Amino acid sequence: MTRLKDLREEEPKKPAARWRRRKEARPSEILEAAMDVFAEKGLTGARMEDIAARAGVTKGTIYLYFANKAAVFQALVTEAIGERVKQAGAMVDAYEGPTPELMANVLRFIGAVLVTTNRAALPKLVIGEIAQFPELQEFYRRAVIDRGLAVWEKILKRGIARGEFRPVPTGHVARICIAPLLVAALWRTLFAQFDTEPYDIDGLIETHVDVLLRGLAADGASA
Amino acid sequence: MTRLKDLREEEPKKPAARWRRRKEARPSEILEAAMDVFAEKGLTGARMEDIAARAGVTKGTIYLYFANKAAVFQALVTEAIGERVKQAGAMVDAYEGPTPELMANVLRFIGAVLVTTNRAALPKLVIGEIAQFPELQEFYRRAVIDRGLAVWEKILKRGIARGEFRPVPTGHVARICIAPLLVAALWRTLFAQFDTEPYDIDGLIETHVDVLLRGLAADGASA
Amino acid sequence: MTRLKDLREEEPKKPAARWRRRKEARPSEILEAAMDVFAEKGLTGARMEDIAARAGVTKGTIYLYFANKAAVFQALVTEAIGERVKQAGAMVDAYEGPTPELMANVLRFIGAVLVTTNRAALPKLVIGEIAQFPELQEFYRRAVIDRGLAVWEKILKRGIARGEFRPVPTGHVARICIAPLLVAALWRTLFAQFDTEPYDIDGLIETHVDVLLRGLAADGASA
Amino acid sequence: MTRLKDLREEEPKKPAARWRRRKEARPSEILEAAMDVFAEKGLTGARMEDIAARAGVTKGTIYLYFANKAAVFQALVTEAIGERVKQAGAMVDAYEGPTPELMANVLRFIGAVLVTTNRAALPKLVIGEIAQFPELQEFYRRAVIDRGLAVWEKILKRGIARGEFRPVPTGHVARICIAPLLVAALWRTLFAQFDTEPYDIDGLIETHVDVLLRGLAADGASA
DNA sequence: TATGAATGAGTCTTCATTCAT
DNA sequence: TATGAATGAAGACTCATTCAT
Repeated sequence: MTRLKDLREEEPKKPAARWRRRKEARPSEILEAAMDVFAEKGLTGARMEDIAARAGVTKGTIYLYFANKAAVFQALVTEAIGERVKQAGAMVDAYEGPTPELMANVLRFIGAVLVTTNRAALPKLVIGEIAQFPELQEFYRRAVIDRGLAVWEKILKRGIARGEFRPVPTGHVARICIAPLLVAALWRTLFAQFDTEPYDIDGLIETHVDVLLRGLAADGASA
Repeated sequence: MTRLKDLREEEPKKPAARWRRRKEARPSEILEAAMDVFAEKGLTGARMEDIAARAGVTKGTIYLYFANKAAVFQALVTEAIGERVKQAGAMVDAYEGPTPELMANVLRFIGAVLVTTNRAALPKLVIGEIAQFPELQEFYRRAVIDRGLAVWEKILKRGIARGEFRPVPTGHVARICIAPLLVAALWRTLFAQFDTEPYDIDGLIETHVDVLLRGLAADGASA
Repeated sequence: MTRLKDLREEEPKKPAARWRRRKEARPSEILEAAMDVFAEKGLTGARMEDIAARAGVTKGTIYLYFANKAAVFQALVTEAIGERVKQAGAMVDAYEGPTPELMANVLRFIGAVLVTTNRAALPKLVIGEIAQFPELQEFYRRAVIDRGLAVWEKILKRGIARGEFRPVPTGHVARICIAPLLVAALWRTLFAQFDTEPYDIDGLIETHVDVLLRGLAADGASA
Repeated sequence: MTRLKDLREEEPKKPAARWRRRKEARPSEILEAAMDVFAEKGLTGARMEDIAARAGVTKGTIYLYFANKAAVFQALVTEAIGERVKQAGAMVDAYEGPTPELMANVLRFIGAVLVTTNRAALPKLVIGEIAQFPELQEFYRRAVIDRGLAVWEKILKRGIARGEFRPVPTGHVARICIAPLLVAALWRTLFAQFDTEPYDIDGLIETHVDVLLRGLAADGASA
């Protein structure tokens, strides 16, 4: 509580009343800012004040919308990934062409996201600091990892069923499909700054598509 | 700003007297303890006191051997990985059999390390927190990543030169070779606790060997 | 430093219009709510938002009627006690029966207030937190304590003058008269929750009346 | 963790190495300081930094000995009161003279403590802020209040048994015995500053002894 | 009048690092 | 060499108060 003696101190501040009512927009503005700051500094390294400043508000405002830093992170992950994975599953169900083509398309799409958006930083964040947030850890495992792998298994089983792929353990191969994407995301996040010319992520994806499809191809099939 | 060369400046000057075994052993005891604690709590989450306690010494003692927490981490990485990569390069040079076999052996060896040692936690550590230590970041890039990739490229070029592999962009493929190993390490570190039965890393490696070698095989070669 | 006279400067100027009942009622509604919340959480622990919520308004509204939290507290004390003490003095002046009876009646009346109203929490509040509000502290001393003691001294002097009480130092005895009431109020506020059956405050009062009147009785008088 | 960039900042501070090893003495030094600061500002108003400064250490040091502010308070109360009450009980058991004399002695002894030590501030502290520390509340009720009342009841029953006091409800009278002492402590803590000449606590005690013993005296007994 | 989004000063608490012993 | 008491900078979070609407 303000001590009485302070009541008259009325400093001559009030520089500019840049005061806005933004109840609707605030949460996503904050999450956007948080994504940037987390990407730069990591979960622990990011100060709430940094996030607030980047969002154009002050510390206290964040607490109007999120209970604490972990809650900001969880909302971020939920919004940024959980939703996408669900969509991806639907897309695969709707696809009608040959499976190798489908697989190549999905890989190229994810590759493009990694190259062009700041979402590429999420793997680093999740890998690095999720262990400190047990609830988030389980949530992430279920909502993102398991569901994402399920989509890949679905693709693989489709290819095997249609005689395009030889029989393989789909659980393992699903991870092998994703692995180079993870490497690409981490590369961009952690080591790209030391490359004189930017690492060619598209080239990595294309090579992955090439080697993987040839590795999976059924004997009679043409990669 | 502290340069890397300063980080271990306090390293024991190895005073002639060897009659006390502990002095010699201290640094690696501390690193061993640090590996455990870092694996559990992450770089930021690990308290110097935790490391000291696990090593059976007190906080102050660590500072006799390492300038600060970052120096402990750097020494750990240097010892745990840097050295291995150098050895691996030499092993590849000395190998005389067919390249697919060499590649399978290397993958299986790394896989075994991931399954059996606490070194599996290092990728998580490095990925999560290296960004906060710029010097360490560059060191790691040069000493571990670049050198590790070089070894893989050497293997790939050997296979191409011997007609066992078709021509592929070795830089990209090197990353593809490693990627599933990274996934395995992260899985064990981050998500294994939610599996009712442990994830079959050996199976992943074997599948990777199978798909990769078939994907790389020269047209006339047998995978 | 804010003077006391400023504390309610924002008090509604009672604009002629009376067609809106709420405006008139607001301040006392807020004080009623504040009494409850203060009783539960103490001055510092009570959040303006809690008070507002209990009063069915929002934070900002409170500041229309009271300059700050201290002003709310002061208004509360003024209304809840100051006024009563004045009335009590008048009652004593008007009384015509024997003094022991008067004294017993007053003690029983205060006892009943302590048992039945939430005013019993005021001593705890005042004792615990008044020190942080120097102006309030002096106000309370003058308006409540001194005037309350004066009433008791008046009673005692009346009894001595009428030969009902033996001569005693009335200043000290006035405090002795009140003391068990204070104990009762504090008991109910702080420790009652640990009693399996509620503490018998009426019994305390009756015992106090008994012991006190016998202790004060003039030699020839009948207690 | 200190960022690497900070490592060389080595400001030219280090004004004076007034560094002492005081493991033994620290806790009681801190409690002594805490008593003073709590007495002045209350539990909530007291900043850990204030306490540390008064004890001649820094904030962090307090946390070497106490888990948090509540723990400091609890230790203070335990040490300051709990122990005394136990001793008082033993003293009463050992007493052999007439009960009125015993009672007068105990009242005078407590009165002297209230007049001469800063322990007089404890009632204010406990009353004001104990409600925020439920564990402490129950502890205090059991260890101080109940045990203290038990001592007084023991005295009263002794007097009744010996025919010195008339039969009275000892539970109520025990509270009546203590009540003026509480008033004295609170007076000294809260309102004494407004008296031009200090309130005569000894006079209050003597008057209390006089009125109380006369009020309790058995018919044939001489007060 | 009333609202409630926004502010930001204030405080507890943690922990890497220092240094007298 | 080793200890561990002490330091103090740093950051999460709270909440009284303000003020555009």
